[in-house]
This record gives sequence, structure tokens and C-alpha cells, in this order.
Amino acid sequence: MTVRTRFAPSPTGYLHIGGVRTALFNWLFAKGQGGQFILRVDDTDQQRNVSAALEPIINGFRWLGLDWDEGPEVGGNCGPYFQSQRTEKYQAAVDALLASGNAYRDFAQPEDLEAEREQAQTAGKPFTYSRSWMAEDDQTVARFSAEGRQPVVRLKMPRSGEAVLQDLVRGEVRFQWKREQDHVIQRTDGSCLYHLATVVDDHQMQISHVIRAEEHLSNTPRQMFIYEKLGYPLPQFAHLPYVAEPGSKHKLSKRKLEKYLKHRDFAQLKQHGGSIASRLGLQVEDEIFNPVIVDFYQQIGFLPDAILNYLLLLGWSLDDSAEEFSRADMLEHFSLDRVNKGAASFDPQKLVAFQDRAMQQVPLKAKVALVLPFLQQAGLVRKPPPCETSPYLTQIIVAAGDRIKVAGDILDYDDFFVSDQQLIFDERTVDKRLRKPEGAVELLEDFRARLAEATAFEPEALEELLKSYVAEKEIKIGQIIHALRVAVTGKSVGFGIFETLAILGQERCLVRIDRALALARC
RNA sequence: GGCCCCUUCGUCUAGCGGUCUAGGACUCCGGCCUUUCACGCCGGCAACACGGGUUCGAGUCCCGUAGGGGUCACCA
Repeated sequence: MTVRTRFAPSPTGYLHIGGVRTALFNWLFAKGQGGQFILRVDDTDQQRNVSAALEPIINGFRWLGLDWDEGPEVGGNCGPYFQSQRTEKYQAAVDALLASGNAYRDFAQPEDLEAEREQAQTAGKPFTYSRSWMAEDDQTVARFSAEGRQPVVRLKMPRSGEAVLQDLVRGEVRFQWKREQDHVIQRTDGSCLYHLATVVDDHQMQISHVIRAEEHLSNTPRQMFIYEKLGYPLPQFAHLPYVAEPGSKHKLSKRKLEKYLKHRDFAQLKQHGGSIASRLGLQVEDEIFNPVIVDFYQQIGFLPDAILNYLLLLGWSLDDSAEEFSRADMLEHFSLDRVNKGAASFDPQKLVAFQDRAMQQVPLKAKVALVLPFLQQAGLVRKPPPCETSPYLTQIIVAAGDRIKVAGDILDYDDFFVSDQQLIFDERTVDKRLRKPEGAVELLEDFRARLAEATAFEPEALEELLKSYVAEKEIKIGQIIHALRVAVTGKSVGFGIFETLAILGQERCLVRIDRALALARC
């Protein structure tokens, strides 16, 4: 039997990081065994614009490289892959359930049920529907209809015995049928509900393993009932622990951003992203642009593999030490039996650590390519780039070393891309390094003359030049180097100063130093 | 509240009866390197929720307790 798994997002307008983890495990499980991964859109309850709300989700999957064998945009033999287009299939299932007596029309109004619930509560008993408005024959249907009531269709669930689930993550889980309710499977308006739809779809799409979040665990008995009564073979189930909030065990939710921002690490990541976004000129809504949503990472230049690697280890491990997994590694080693049972908190810092490490391993050429679109979006490099851009950028990336953690960090070094006249000097740094220190301006001016005479403008030659100057003047290197940095970059921090000078070149350095000197003097 | 699930350093985790004075990773704290900032290197702090069993022996098995979480819709 071929393994087929699925991820079934509802079109909400964004891809949640917890959803990605679930999708990743599904993808790995299927692809690791030569099976298929299916994407299906659960839009049984959507009035909104599905395609607009689906776009960010599809985009996220593509960006992360979680390719699907069947689903939106790629089609497949078990379509359509939108629940909203499968209504007649659900209707057929409802009819079958009705015909076999495993479901019934129910004419209870919401008030009726509410009254029963209240009654049960005051009596201190668990609620079980009385089935007072159950109609299993035409006469009863006619009678209730005459009262002006509208029916829903409910499952006629067993009221004794138990359901036994063999879960691939949890092991055996037992449920008492008497605790289950007669769930609605079809609304008054004829539309069907998730539980019915998901069973019908999973069966018709030949899903062999239903791997989903733990929140579905207690829903499973009713679905098992539907499988059984429809004569469908039961798939394997695996209920994953959910991804929890940073610093707590609550399920991670997109709606509690405010709360997460009180978490230092979360707030820090968000802020880092925000500063990149603003330099990119992005109009960011908090709702979408935050570390719970995948778009955030894409927009500031995270590496998809770093995110996947982090998520892989959130609830799964190979052994006592393996941390780094390439895609091939993941596909080779992933297994459900090493999935943990407890919820795992989302830790922004650890995600960042994976990103840092992954970024360090990106080859030079690839890193240049990674960073270029960010410079273009920020308006610092033309589209298409002039031909001198590539070698220039390459020099910068080399000089940057490990300083660029996410692609968008290149914008911290905009000083290499603005004209000498547009360079903005950080006032505080100018104060600290030029205006305040005794003789700093004179020293810089003096050294400027040496730079003007320099014949070789390479890092090594420049280092030699500066060191001999320092020796000659009997000063400490720090007395000149910081002044020099702020003069040519406008900033207090940056790459090694000799690389910086060499990249900018003699002419630009001199112009910038002159500007800095003028600024320091006024 | 009923039902279900979960419980090892702050966080992610290893551990499937003795090798555990509990290992790794991230964070944090020292120190080194150093022209800044990163990087790198060295070192350190830090956990088996509690109580009963079972056993020669329990982080590891069983039962309770406590705590945490999920779910109880004409949502998905």
C-alpha cells in the first residue's frame, strides 16, 4: 500500500507556523516512504474570497519547498481538492447514513437544545440529547415540518460500549460512546460539516495516514463512527502534540500577538523583522507580519531549510545529539515513532540559532543572490542590476562574514550603496568618536592625507599604512580606527575597517572623510 | 464541570530497570580572541512534579495526587 498523507488548511489568509509543522510531518512521512502528499482546501464554512485567502498559504508551501502531489494548482485523480466543490459527494454520504439508520433528521431548534443542556447542567449530569425531535419516518418529518421547523442531520451515535483508537503517537486511546454526542453532519441549509467532509474526502482521496494536531484527538471517535457506518476502512491516525506559545503550554494562536509580544525573545524577533520591513518599504500589518506567520520569515529573508530544521526538532528527535538536518536527512530519518507526546513551546531564539547556522553555510554565490532582491526592493540597487554589482556585492558579502543573519540584514550596510553625498552620519557616533575625543579631528585629517597618497588600496596595504602611522605617532590604534569608521560609513559598527576602506575605494573614502570632518567641526 | 491527553535543566530534547554523581542543543553568566559589531574558542549555572508501590535496584514499570493542556458548536 502506498502511503498517502494530506494537509487540509482552511483558507484563512495566512500560514501559521504550527500548521507548517503539521504539514512538514505529513510531507516527510509520505515522501520519506515514496508516498504522496496531498493538499486539500477545507472551505466548507467559508463565505469569504477563498482564492485570496488561499494565496498566502500556497505561497508559503512553495517557498518552503513542501511540494504536493495533488491539490490546488496541480490537480490529481481524486479531485476536486476544494471541499466547497465536493458537496454532492457529502450529500451522497449523508443519504447513505440516513438510509442505513445511522443518522437522522433532527428538528430541534437551538433553543430546545440549549434548554436541555441547562437542565442537564443544573442536575449536575452530563448532557445527552433526548432525541425528542428526531424524525426517522415520513410522518414524523411531516409533523415537525408543519410546525415550521427546519431539520439538520445528526449522527445516531452509540450510547454504550467504547471506541478504541490505535494512535501512532499516543498508543491505545479509549473513549466511552455514552460521552459522545449526536453530532450534526448537515446544516439546515444543506451544507455539510467538517467531520463528515473530512472522512468522505480522506477516504476518497485514499489517505492512508491521518497525521494532524492533537486538538483533533477527541473528535476522532465520531469520525471512526462515520468510517465504520459508511463501510470505509479506517486509516491510521497519528495525533501530534501542538506547538505551544513561547514560554507557556497554551496552543500557539495567531490571535494572541499582544500576549506574545510580552515575551522578550518573541518581541525581539518581531522588532528585527519590523526594522527590515520598514527599510523595504513594506506596509506591514501586525496581524500578518509577525513570527507566528510564515510570511514574516519570507519577507525578511530567512532560509526555508532553517525553519524546517527547527520545526522538525519541535516534537521530534533522532537521538541524543543530531541537530542539523538537510532535507535529504529529514526524509531519510523521520519517523512517527520518535514523535514526542508533550506539547513543545515555540522558542524564537532557537529558531534564530538554526537560521544563523544555516546562513553561515550558504555558499558565497548563493548568498549574493539571496541578498540582491532585498537591496533592489529597498531601492539601493537598480533592476536589473548593473554589471558591476555582482563583483561589488561579492566583496561586501565576503567582508560581512557572519554578520548577515537573515538576507534582509544586508540593509544594515546600506552605506555601501548610497552615494557619498547621501550618506547619513549617526550623530551620536560622530560625537563620541570625532567631536569629543581630544585631537580626533586633527588625527583623522592627518591620516586622510596619507590615504590620499596611498598607491595601493587593498586591505593588507591599508592595514600596513595605518599601523605604521599609529607607530609613528605613538598613538593607540583605537584612537584613529573608530573615527575612520564613522567617517566612511556613518556608523559605529561594521565590517573590518580595512575591508571597508578597500571596498569603498580611495576616492569615495576621501569624499566621505571630508564630509565627516566638516560635520565634526560644526 | 465531563471526557481525553501530557509532565526530565528557563526552552527544545536524549534516556526504552543497573552504563544517570542524568547527556546534547538554544538561552543566560564568566573568560579568551579582537579596531567596532558579529563569528570563533574555553569554562560555568541549571532538570527527573509529588506520594505510594513492584524490584536486589526506578528518571525508566504500576497506582494515586498535583499541575498543565486539549476538547465538549448548525467552526475547521
